[in-house]
Amino acid sequence: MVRKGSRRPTLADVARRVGLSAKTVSRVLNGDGPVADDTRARVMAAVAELGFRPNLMARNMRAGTSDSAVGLVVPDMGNSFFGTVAGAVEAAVRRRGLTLLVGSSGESAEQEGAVIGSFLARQVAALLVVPAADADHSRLRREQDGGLPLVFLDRPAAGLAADSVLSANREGAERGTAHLIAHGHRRIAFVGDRPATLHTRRERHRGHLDALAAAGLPADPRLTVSAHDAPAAGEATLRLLRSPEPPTAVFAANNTASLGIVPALAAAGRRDVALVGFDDLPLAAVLEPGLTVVAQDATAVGTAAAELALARLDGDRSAARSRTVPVRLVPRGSGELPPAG
Amino acid sequence: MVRKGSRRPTLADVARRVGLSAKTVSRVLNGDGPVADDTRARVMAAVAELGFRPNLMARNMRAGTSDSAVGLVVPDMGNSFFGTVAGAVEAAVRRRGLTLLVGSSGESAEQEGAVIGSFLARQVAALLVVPAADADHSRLRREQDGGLPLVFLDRPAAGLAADSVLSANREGAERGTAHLIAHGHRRIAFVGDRPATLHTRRERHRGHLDALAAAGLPADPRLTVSAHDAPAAGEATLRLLRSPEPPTAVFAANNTASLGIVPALAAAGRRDVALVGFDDLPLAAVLEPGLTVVAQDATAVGTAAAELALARLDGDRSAARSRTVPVRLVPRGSGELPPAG
DNA sequence: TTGTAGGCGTTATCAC
DNA sequence: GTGATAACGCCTACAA
Repeated sequence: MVRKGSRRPTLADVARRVGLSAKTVSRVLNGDGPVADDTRARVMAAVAELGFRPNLMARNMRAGTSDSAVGLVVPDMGNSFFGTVAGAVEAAVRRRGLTLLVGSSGESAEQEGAVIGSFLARQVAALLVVPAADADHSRLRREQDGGLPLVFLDRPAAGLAADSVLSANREGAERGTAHLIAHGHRRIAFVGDRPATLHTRRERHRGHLDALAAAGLPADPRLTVSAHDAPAAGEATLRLLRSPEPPTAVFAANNTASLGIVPALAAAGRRDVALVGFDDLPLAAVLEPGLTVVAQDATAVGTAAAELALARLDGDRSAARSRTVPVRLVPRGSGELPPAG
Repeated sequence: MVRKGSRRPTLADVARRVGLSAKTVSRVLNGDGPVADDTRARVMAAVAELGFRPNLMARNMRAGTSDSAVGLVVPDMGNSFFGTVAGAVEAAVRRRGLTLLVGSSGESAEQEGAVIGSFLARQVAALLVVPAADADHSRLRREQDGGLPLVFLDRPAAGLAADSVLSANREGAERGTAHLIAHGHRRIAFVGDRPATLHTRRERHRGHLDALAAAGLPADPRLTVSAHDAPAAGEATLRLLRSPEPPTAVFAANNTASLGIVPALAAAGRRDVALVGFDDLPLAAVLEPGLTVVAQDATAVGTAAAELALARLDGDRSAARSRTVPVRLVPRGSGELPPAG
């Protein structure tokens, strides 16, 4: 009978139980050297009886190898994009027998640093990071040089040349804005993240400007606004619509912005304003009109990042590379509305 | 200069560098015994220079304590409910200086067992599990007796008396169906999960039946259907509506079902069918009509589970208890539609 | 086919 | 103040 608080049985406990050496038990468990059938049976019986489980910590330490865990840092697990990314990473590493450690940075560079530090202390086999807006990663160069696979997702590293997997932000935003232009719009608002220094925000804004330039349209800086959360995005959009020279269409540069703008337009009864959002949302197709989006492939981002890290783990020492995951324009109605008036 | 592939510096490396013993370096790092100011300064300098990080694996092993990580198993990280739960758990354990390990079961008992096994092998300090539909947890009794904090979320353990944190499934479903009855409906469909043995499905169905019984309405078994994914839920609903005695309202017992039923009703032009969904969805308020839901509090579930586990970790040895997190009925239009005809 | 010695990186214990 | 020594649980290397 196992008593409360009694410590977990060890290899030595099992060995004592069957009157063998620890090494023999180890051999049975790892299918290592030759073992007599009888011995194997007795060992297995004792293992089952004692509920013995090999201590992975000790095993990893002895092997001198890094831990069989991979660390993932995201800004916010609740955001469905990052949740899906994490799921894809978890599936990929689990297929390799590795475990996933996850931590949140809350978009704070300091917290990100703390989480990364704790992961490194655990000797993670690889580190995947969605960098916080203002983070600097130059201090990771040492670990990188030491051979730690390091992959950045969704946003590139700052101050470090490292593998990265990014969505086609600039191209996607260009396609989204070009879509609105193709439907006759000339004044198109851009509602982006705050802080405006965020990589995805910058790239998407560039794509937006690319599209305007390609069409020979002026870029009115008053049509570019920033918002940190959904309500702010909605309010900022309504403010623009009340201005003297209002936009006839809006490009929402992230799903949080979309989540604020869609209800704001509905509440204001503005069914005449065209809208394209970056990143898809559940129920987006059921709105009236349906929400036209530039859809990211979160699963592909996570999977690609994990595969990149695993390849490094397998000894790939080639130069740092950046993979771009394509996005898809999904027309559903809101992006095909003609300009009002 | 750190060379590629060179191993991480150890306590001994630092000690050698400053001509001291490993124990002294350890003391400096842990603020343990008395250390001369000069010594401390030299050690810190060497630590910084070498980029030394204490190896948590070794530390935990020496301490004999469990690992400073908590394991969380969910069916699917991509589902926003579980993503939010995971985020809440992560935040709670991080505040305590612990790290979160996550794994997915994909609703498979076998995979769940494998993930749990790997977590136990790592000596996690606590284990939080959202059980797969057909899982049995009696084998965890041994670890539980050994003092491992064990908390089940969203669904109770099978074959084991353990702490659990559940949403008010039965009561919530009763309120949802009662809401429809209050708006005049007499034939109300129930679209639940497949397999129908899933705890949440059973409880919500019971609540649904409670409401019918309380109103003195008959429970027509033909109005209860099951679906594993969103499209199936939509199709099943449309089939019911085409039947000789169709329902005038639908209760969607989970968010996947809602995600299938809402577009199916829209595509079929059935704006006359009332709908209440269990679990909230982004954009649910912007639909026309807005989607009335029984909203779960995923953050509260995750936080409560983590707190329960941490309390056990702090020595709470009281009997297993079950906490119920309240749900909230959010009327938005779809649940207030009157019966057609 | 099985056993012994040694060490992975850290900290507790007890000396100096 | 500081340093040897042993030990955590396991596995590699080398016997027997």
